[in-house]
Amino acid sequence: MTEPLHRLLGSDLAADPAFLLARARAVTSVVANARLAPFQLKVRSLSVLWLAGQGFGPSQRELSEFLGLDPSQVVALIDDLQGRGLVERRPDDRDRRSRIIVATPAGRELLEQALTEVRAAGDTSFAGLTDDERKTLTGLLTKVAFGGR
Amino acid sequence: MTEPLHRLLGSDLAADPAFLLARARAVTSVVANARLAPFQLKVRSLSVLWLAGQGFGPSQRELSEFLGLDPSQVVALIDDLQGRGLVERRPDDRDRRSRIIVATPAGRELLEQALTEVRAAGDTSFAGLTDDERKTLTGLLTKVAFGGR
DNA sequence: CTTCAATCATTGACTTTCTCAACTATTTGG
DNA sequence: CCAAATAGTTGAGAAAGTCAATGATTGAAG
Repeated sequence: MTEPLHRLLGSDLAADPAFLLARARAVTSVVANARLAPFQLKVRSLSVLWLAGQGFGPSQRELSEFLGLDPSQVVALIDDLQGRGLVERRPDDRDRRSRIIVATPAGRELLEQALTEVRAAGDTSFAGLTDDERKTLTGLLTKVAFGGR
Repeated sequence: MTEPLHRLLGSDLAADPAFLLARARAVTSVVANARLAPFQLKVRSLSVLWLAGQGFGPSQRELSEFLGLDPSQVVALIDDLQGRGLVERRPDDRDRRSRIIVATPAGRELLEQALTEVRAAGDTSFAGLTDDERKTLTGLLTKVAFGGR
């Protein structure tokens, strides 16, 4: 027997995209974090490792802007990853204030494994959507996530 | 002059729906919370007031389930709203363990005003989307937010 | 009818995440 | 060269999330 599957779904709130965004984000991150737990990663720390492991060589400021995090949170995330030998802080020749974050070989190795888990998490989280719908969703979310100034 | 508008957009991460969900949710909630600040509300507390003000008479357990919050968080939210005379805890005749949350007249009044702000916030957050796209997004998000078991 | 397990709301403790202000080193523009 | 802005860091405090325990009540089983 299935759940009552909420009568509250009939409320206006249930049709509010901002609310849906919050709830969808909550459920997906729970699923993904569970999968990442064995690696001692969360979606947050993985995001950093991800960008560091793909040759972008982001500065911390870029990470902070792109991930929507306070610079101090980025510091903490990188401290952790660096302490575990997964990323390095490299000097930026063009600006000595700035640090460029690069994954170590160990970091790239872990990234690979973590990514397969994350993909699996995505498959369960977005199981109700067809491939086309996922693409559509991705496109729409991109506009919302990066639309404003 | 516009922003660099991130080279990191080229990363795989930028195409990951879970990441986009997180970022979209972050930006929309910042916008909405800013609009709600004059009412001393946040999207969280408004959600409760919203459901309480529309005749659903949700129990706290229902709120907790539907909003995806721990029951203790719901207690705190309602304590606050009740302390400000915006909602009441009513006994549930069918189950005396449970409390039914109902907005007071003052609560409904405030809700009205807050809702127009929230709609305005939505208009700025989703400005990049057509009406059709918003509907599509809402539909897709509903599946994700309420899909799994 | 009684007992036992489950459920609802609550409390309290604790961790994580968020937000902000201050500070140092460095860069940029005048 | 100087002043203002920027990158990263630190630290503090607020908000949010997690978890276990408790009292009251319910429902199911015997």
